[in-house]
Amino acid sequence: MLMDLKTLEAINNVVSCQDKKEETNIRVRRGAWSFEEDSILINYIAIHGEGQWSHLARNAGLNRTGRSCRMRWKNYLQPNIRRGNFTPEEQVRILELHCHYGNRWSKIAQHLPKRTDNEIKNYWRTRVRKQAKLLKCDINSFEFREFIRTMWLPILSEQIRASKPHGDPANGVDDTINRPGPVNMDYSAGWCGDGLLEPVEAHPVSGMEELSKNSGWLDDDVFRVGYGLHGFESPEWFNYKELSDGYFWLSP
DNA sequence: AAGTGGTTCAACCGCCGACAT
DNA sequence: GATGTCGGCGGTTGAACCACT
Repeated sequence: MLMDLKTLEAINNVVSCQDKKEETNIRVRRGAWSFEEDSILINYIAIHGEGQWSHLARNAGLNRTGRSCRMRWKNYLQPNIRRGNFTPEEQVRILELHCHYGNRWSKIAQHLPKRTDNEIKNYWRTRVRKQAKLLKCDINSFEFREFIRTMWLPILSEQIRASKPHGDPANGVDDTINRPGPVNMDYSAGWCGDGLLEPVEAHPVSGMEELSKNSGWLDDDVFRVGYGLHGFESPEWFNYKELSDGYFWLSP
């Protein structure tokens, strides 16, 4: 009974401004797609190809807006879509590309074959934001960007390296991120929407590599990371504790 | 077992630019 | 040039799921 009411509500729901234009005399269905609808869409595109979404929606007999059809196909039904957790390689790529492109998810998705912009956006807004929240800093803050550069990327790079045979030239990862230690990243393309960060060149603090070597990064589950930035007089120090789920927590 | 709060992610929405008329 | 239509983009929502109490 509850299901019936929900379905009815979905079907009768008011559609958005643009979708209203698409709506002729029929009521447009919204909400989760059914197996039957998916089948209709897949079969139609297999025969006629994609595009012309409004016509597609009408001609295929789907009580959906063209936009809804397009979204369903692009984000879910397309055969070459890869689903599931992001690999460390993909996470590195996302972090790097977000540094370069900011929230331009479609641009980032272009560099990650088989991943949709929606998936990448969700990854960023859930996982990355969660990490920022754990560290009690803003996701766009200077501190968090430095955390990514000096902590997260090196750890992910290590995971990648550990998962590949030594000397495997096919790992496809840029050498600048395929080693432990602070990573050089180009902020100049404007990660920050706040305009606080000027283009800078990152340099490891002297003695930092020695510290990393001696500590082996992990010291009783606590990282000590130092970094220096060109133009800054003194390095800042942070204590991070790695949590079992792979996130980091800023120690008091 | 039930309630509650947090997380995830598919889907929706508003806006904008490109293009056609 | 003005207007209408469509597709794409990024932000947001909400249902389902999960963990914890």
